[in-house]
Amino acid sequence: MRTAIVLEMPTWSALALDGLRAAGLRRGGARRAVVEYLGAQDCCCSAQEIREGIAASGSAVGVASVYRALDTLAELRLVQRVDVGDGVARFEPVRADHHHHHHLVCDDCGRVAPFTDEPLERALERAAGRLGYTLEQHDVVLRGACDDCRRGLAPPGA
Amino acid sequence: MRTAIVLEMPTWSALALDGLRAAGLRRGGARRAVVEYLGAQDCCCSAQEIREGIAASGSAVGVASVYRALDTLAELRLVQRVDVGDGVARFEPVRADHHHHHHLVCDDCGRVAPFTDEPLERALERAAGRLGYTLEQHDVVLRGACDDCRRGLAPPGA
DNA sequence: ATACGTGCAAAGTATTTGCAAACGG
DNA sequence: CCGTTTGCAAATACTTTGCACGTAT
Repeated sequence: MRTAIVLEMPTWSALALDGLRAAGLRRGGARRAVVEYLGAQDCCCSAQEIREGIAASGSAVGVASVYRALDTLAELRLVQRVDVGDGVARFEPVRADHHHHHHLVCDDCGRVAPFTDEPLERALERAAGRLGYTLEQHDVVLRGACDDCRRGLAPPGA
Repeated sequence: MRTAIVLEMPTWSALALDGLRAAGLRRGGARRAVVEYLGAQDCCCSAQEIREGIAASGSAVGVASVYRALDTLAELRLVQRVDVGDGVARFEPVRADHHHHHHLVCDDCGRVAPFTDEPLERALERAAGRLGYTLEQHDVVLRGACDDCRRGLAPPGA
């Protein structure tokens, strides 16, 4: 008898809110807004982006609250901080189910793109094992020129 | 007739100073001091650390000059910026000859330790190739507990 | 001699913190 | 209702910039 157990893939937002509850934390305005905004993104975003994104959808939260929410979520291992070298901290959901991804940073226009690579993932795990290191988090940042910049196109953003 | 061509392994400092000259840049006080300090380190250090290190050896340079020197060196690909997630930019020599290393960051005490792993290195190159990406720089930051912290020892620094 | 480099201090950003008010449970 | 959470604004930390002077070439 087969049952459709895996059909429900809870969103990261739902998982994160559960995580907050499990930790005995409240999910009022700011915290919830941050979780919901992050859950809708597919790559990392800065605190400012999060704040603006939330503002764009009607509500408004203080920057401080965004940082505090991110801090809390990071402690619970629900979000991961990603540093791409521009002095701005970025954050992204840690999705257990989803494939982990890493980051390509364009040296030219500064844009950040996600990528996944299974062999790399395995190499990382083996490396950690070899070092006797319990891998809590990891992040690979590769730098180079993105497709757009390589082709001499002006970056759309700036 | 064999000549002892490879016996001289020029220090990174020497290479960096050459690089500066090649770029038509001067190597006066601050720039030279930064290069010499960095060349003597085996892992990444922050601008403040560099400044203090230089101060400790007699000379004194302004923070601004350290940042400017690092900026210049980074543009020449002589140093690489390393971000370990504590909001402080760190920098380290790019040693062509030497084996590239990556970073282990202790989630507990925050210390940064270098490590090398050949298979990981190869996996990175293959991944970049697979992505059609010209790898200019890369940095892997692994997070977890360092040996000291795992053993419940108090971190020596703080 | 002269343009490049440097130091100082002031300015600019990103992030954190203190505190009273708001609100979730 | 009560203690957590939030927003605001002030504080902090890091990094950058302007400008006058010093110095390598």
